[in-house]
Amino acid sequence: MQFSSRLPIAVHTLLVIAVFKDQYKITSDFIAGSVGVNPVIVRNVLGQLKSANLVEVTAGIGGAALNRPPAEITLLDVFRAVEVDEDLFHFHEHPNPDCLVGKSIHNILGTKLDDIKKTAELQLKSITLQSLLDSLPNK
Amino acid sequence: MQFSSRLPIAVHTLLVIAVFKDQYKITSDFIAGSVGVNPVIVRNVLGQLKSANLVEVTAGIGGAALNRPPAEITLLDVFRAVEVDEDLFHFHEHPNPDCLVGKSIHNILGTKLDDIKKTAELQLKSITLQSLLDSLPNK
DNA sequence: ATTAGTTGTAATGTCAATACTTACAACAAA
DNA sequence: TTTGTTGTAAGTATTGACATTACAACTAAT
Repeated sequence: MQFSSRLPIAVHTLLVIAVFKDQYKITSDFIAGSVGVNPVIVRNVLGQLKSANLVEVTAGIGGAALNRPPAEITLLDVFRAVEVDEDLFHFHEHPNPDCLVGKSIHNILGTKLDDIKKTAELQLKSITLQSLLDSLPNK
Repeated sequence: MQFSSRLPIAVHTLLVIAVFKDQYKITSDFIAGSVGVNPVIVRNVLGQLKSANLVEVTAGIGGAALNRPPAEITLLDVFRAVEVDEDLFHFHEHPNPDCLVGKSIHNILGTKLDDIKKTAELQLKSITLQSLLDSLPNK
């Protein structure tokens, strides 16, 4: 099991905007050409990024732009924009409350697994769009 | 998106074996009664735990037992037994190789996301079955 | 105003994974 | 030989990801 490709697609989208904003008009078709997916997928992701105030999209004539400097956009911002916030692991929903293990499992295992999620979020927060831009070759 | 309930179910299963091994014969029906799922689900999970050498299951007459002391079984062992090993995030598969961003995205983002996975695995490794047993009430 | 190009969104289809259930052959011990 | 259990296969339902088609709403330029 793994996360959908929406985070990678969203990051790719933001990078394209940051890199090419002065050379081209950044339409969903333009982005889709770099990402390699259907333009509708890009428009949906752009809509999520827009709801999270990460980008501005101009309806009609078209064109997307970042809403903040790349140094102030973290992967956690992007992650939260495109993925629903839920527990990392799905728990079985009917453990037996009359059993010592059944009545405790959610409590004792859930807290440990929550810690793992929190650590992952901190790591996502430490990665900025700017740091990814800096990693691009000859840029 | 989240992981399936197989890890929680597997941990629950191992805890039931550890706690009740001296009082009851641990059949898939017995475990299923505590976990609250169909016995076939338990048998499938037990089969995966058996393949990973974490438990012994006696066919025919029935009964499951741990193959090592609870202090020597980590959640990473269990995780690897029940989940396939793959990247945390699914990557879009056709980025444009003629685009600066498209040709680099997998490299620069993939390594960062791999680090997150590795950290999560280290955390899973630090949690033993024994530590969960110690967290159970009045045990 | 009209046109051209784009966005926003709905509807639909395909595919894969999860989870549940029924069914039954293989098995081990009494 | 009987009894209870395991190991698996098969079938169904549900969900989510992703792709695609279609089109109304919108904006700027002509």
